[in-house]
Amino acid sequence: MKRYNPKDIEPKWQRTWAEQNLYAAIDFDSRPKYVMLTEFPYPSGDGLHMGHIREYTYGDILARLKRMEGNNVLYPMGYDAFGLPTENYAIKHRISPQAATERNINTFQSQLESMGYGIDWMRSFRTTDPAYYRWTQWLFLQFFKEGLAYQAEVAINWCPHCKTGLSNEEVINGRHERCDTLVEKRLLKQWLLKITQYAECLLEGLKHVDYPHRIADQQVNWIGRSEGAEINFYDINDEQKKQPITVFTTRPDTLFGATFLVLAPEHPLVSSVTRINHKDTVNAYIKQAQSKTEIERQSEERDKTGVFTGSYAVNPVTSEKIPIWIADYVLGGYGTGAIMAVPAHDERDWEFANKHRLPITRVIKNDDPDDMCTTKPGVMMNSGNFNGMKSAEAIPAIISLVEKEGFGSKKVQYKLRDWIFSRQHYWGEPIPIIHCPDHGAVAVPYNQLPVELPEVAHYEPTDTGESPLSAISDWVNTSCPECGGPAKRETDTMPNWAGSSWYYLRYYDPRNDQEFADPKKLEYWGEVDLYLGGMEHTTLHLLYSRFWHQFLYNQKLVPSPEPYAARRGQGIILAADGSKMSKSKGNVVNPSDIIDSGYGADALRLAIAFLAPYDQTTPWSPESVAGTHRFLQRVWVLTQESLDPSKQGLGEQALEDKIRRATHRAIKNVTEDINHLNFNTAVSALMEFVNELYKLKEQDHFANRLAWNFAITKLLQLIAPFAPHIAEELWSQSGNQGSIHTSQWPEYDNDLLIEGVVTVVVQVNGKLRGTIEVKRDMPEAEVVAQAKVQPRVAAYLKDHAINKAVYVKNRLVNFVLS
RNA sequence: GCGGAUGUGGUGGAAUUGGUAGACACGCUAGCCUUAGGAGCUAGUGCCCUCUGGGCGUGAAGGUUCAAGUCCUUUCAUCCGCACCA
Repeated sequence: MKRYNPKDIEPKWQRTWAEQNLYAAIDFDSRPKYVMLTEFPYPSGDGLHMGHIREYTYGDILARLKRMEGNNVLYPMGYDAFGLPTENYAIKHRISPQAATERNINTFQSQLESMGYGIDWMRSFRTTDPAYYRWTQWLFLQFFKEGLAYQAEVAINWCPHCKTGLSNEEVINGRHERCDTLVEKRLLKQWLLKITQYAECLLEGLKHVDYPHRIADQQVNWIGRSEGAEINFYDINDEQKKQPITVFTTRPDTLFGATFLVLAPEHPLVSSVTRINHKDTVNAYIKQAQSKTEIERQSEERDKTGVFTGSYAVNPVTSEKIPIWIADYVLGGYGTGAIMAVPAHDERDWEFANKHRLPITRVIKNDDPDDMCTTKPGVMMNSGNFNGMKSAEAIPAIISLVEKEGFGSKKVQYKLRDWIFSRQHYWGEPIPIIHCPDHGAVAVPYNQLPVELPEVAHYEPTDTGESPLSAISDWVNTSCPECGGPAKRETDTMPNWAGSSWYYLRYYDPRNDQEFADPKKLEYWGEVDLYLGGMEHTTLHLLYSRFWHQFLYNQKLVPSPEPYAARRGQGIILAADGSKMSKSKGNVVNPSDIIDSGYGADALRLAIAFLAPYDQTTPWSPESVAGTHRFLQRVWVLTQESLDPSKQGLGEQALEDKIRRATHRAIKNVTEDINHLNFNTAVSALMEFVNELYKLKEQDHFANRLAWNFAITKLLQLIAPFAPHIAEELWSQSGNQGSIHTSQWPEYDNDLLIEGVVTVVVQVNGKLRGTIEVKRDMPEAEVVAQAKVQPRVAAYLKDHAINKAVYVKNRLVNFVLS
């Protein structure tokens, strides 16, 4: 009998599966399709980490189950290879980003293969391949054609370390999420995608997909929809009402309490509103505000600084003269960059008014004391005709007044900003635009796509905010597609979120050089059935790709409005001590080391599955692989013993029933658990099954041949999604034809699960005093009678009358004593 | 501040959804066995006690119930996301 040694079997089966192309997804196959998508990796220089392994192992388990259940499964993999980390890696190692990418992908590929994932490698691609980014560029031009890609001079988040602009989503606490450098503001001409136009769509779409609350709520939060009104105020000297100062408010009901206006320092009207004798203080304030980084603004504990402009506006409903102030607690980028301040009903305005001794008018009466700021609803006061009205009713009432009088309108406002789509870097998709002095920004004609990234000697980013591409004059200088005159190429590249915004669609038709994908194939594969990924991409990749997809749907380029029917996010694996794994701490666990150490990929896969609920952040325990390896050995030994030809014959019927029942129970538990993504309890169900089989073996010695064949066959099939190599090996050793992974998933018979005898718990006053074994469905009176004579129970009943006996069928008797 | 979670043995985690708390593992203890290994097997392992029995026990405090890890109220702690968003 051969010993279980993963090194003998894992590489062998990996080769065999590849030769057979076992995991190929077949276009237009008549079986039901199932698209199991996991986020494709960014091929960094460090190789796969445990987070990847967790994600892809879960994906593989599900894909294998769905395949065995008779689906045409697409479980694909690619590489998201453009972006800063590779560029930085290349600079550090003095190689080209192309070479760095090649090197890193090779590492990733061999690591993924060593895990035995059932991936359709024929469909793999990388985003940096011109044959792929040709279509990323083509899709960008669709946005451009529709006016959803535009250029604007914007104050952007600039990372001085990476020397590039960043999107809002990439800035975390004022720092670049990748390198942790403090982000500065810079004014640069940038490409933007008008994601704000899809704010409502993106919210609406969430109602029709199966996302965890946590993720959906986060997106809703990020989009930040609020309803209110825009109201125009006018400078007291602007009698012609030429120059409105528009504010946004969610509380039109407090309009009568607006006692001053505040403009953000960036507000375009600041200089025109500021009086001569206030210019110096205002300018000084603005300068100071501009020099602050986000972090500094936050670290000042929200101290409400501000300066008076010397001007006054008129409150349109009270006709009162109210001062106009400038303060950085008003954000330039949200709403109109100006607010009406209602200190009695907004805590920030309250704080500001108190600090700068500005008037406060209470307009809503409620439980809160009159001399305090209150944001709660109540009854209107100091509000003219609206007095006595409920504040909730006053909101629409005042909006209609404002609309009637023509100084404002109802308005829905979003926190979401347009997506800054330019990066001043080499290693990205060139933006396929040509700038002509006469025709402005012109799309590169489709037949000239892809605009290939030229090979260059220097790809280090520049300090000027210009892409390194701008130095390559024979690439930059070209002719205008409109007029043929001299023109220049756009030198900014796309962010690394570009290629990942549509990659799943390319798996449906990866080699197409006529279209980004054949519409018939898009129709066949449809929505991704399940998308597994990290929680950290909720407001980046996940939101961006939904935006792209919704746009493509509106362009009739894809058949469904949402890309992913269901989304789940796996938890993070921490180091054994509960801290985050990081290179600097030196506590990173390398999955390849675990495989190479002799435990093998199967044990590692099982350990990952067994670790914790899939969505839970949890520490890695190195010993767990030893445990799952031990389990696989037990499976190996049990199967080998059962194959021994000397063991044959017929055994006791009672034992045969037990073997069969245990098998059906295992099938039920494992099937249900995987379908609910309860991988950890699925593994424990497998372990219980094996433990049970070992006990039965002691009694039966494989005498019930048919039952044992049945049990072992099903056991191997149930293990197959988790530990595909050992399952395939033992399947083959058992004389089965074909791969276990294309065999039909076992089914269970519910009737066979039911045992004739049940254990009934007996309680006295709610406390457990004993158990009795009774026939299933025995009449209540008989069970209670039997429970009363249970020796320990009887002792309690002796001196007391029974008030009540609670009976739960086949489960429990509780005697309540007086 | 807003939004989302999570608190169960020494550890990772189970618990049929209100019905035997701690499944399954890791670790540990004792014993057995062996071509001494990263083995294997058997037994034990929530805490406490006057130990063939009994008491206590799911972050804390109340409550509902014959019965609560599970439901309700209050509270504490930790983690994640957003954050002067008018």
